[in-house]
Amino acid sequence: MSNFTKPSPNVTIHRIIPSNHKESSNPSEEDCVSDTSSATSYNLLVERCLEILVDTFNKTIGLDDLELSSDEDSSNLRKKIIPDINLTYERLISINMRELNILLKDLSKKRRMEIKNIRRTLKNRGYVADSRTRRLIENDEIEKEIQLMNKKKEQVSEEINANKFRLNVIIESCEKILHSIDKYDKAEELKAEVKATVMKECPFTDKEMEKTFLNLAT
Amino acid sequence: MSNFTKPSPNVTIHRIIPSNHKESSNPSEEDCVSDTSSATSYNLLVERCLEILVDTFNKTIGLDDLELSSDEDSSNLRKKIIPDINLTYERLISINMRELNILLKDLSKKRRMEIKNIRRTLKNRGYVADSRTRRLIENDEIEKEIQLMNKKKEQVSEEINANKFRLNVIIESCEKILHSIDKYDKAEELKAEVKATVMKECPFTDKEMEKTFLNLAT
DNA sequence: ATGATGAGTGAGCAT
DNA sequence: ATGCTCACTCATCAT
Repeated sequence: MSNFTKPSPNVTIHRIIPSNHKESSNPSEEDCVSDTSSATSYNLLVERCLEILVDTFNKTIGLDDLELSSDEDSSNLRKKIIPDINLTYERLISINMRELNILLKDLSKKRRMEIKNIRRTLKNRGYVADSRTRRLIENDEIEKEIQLMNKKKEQVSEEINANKFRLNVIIESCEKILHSIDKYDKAEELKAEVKATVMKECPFTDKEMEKTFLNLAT
Repeated sequence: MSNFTKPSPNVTIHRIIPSNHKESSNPSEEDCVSDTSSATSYNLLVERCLEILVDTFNKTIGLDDLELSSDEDSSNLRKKIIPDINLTYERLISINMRELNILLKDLSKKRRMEIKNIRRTLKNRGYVADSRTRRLIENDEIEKEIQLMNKKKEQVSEEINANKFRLNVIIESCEKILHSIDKYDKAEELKAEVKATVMKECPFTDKEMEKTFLNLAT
């Protein structure tokens, strides 16, 4: 989606080394740099160099990297133009294949592949950028969610404390009632009845509160 | 830390193209591949190729990539050996600089830089792998934290409900007491007193519960 | 020198 | 072809 949303100021240039090069050549730099005086070694050098060059340039991925390299300023890399088809990079990735193929039809097969590879690479660049952005956003959201849950947790804690306070107030009210009842006949019988009711229906888990209440009713 | 903990099955090989190549050379592949028959063009080609090669190989970063490339199987990439100093990759990154410098002292400056660059790259490989792992672990932990918080939230909700239930039980007990009191003299006066106490100290927020209680004491 | 991180790259998978 | 993700590389910053 957001290709080119973040043109980097530091664009690096990479190039594939075809895998069949892996063990084929191991000319330490000295071979190529320092020993260019004698004719024979020169020829050997040339042979070797050509071997490498031909091999390298034979690959269709040839010059994409150079074309993909950053401009001097690179902040408007998206404005770079591919001369063969007169399209900016920005346009190259937004155009659809149907139209692109029309533009490409007169170019060599090699060049067609090159341009398509440029397109692919540019698209990849965007995908990765999107992927990274997405990850950042997701992390932010999770962080916010955690903060929100913490807030809610505090609210709930406060609610619990408020409820406990109310319970205590009510228990104290009951205490008053019970003490008041002491003045009357049959108070013991009544208190016992109340205690039985409470014990049966109210499974206390808060030990202190339980003790308080039972003390009231004894 | 965990360098080489995850040797990838797919190791790619990259090479820097020195930046001064950007506009210096633009030999389309055809130049090098197809036109090797005539002597003059051959010489031109050689000249051109050498220009590029010398430039490329002059850079100290020369062949690191080839040496860093994957083995055939690549699962034991860490076992790869750098012949000049007879160290495996695994050892190369674990050895300290002091010892390494001793091993390197007889090599050419260029080669020393190459090996140090290999070391740097291998270390970087590890850093990035660690970074990725760290991110994954962190995400897992956050996810677990969220689950834990959700669980706690449910527990708290249950606690709240239990408290509300208890409140109701106690209120019902009060109701019983109050109704019992009706049998005695001065009952109205007592009830009014209890009601005043409760209203003063217990700021109800649960409207339904408040109504229930006030109905009791009226 | 070392460690961490951002951005670009190709490989490879899935659609 | 397209989108995504992984592992790698390098540049760059900070220590």
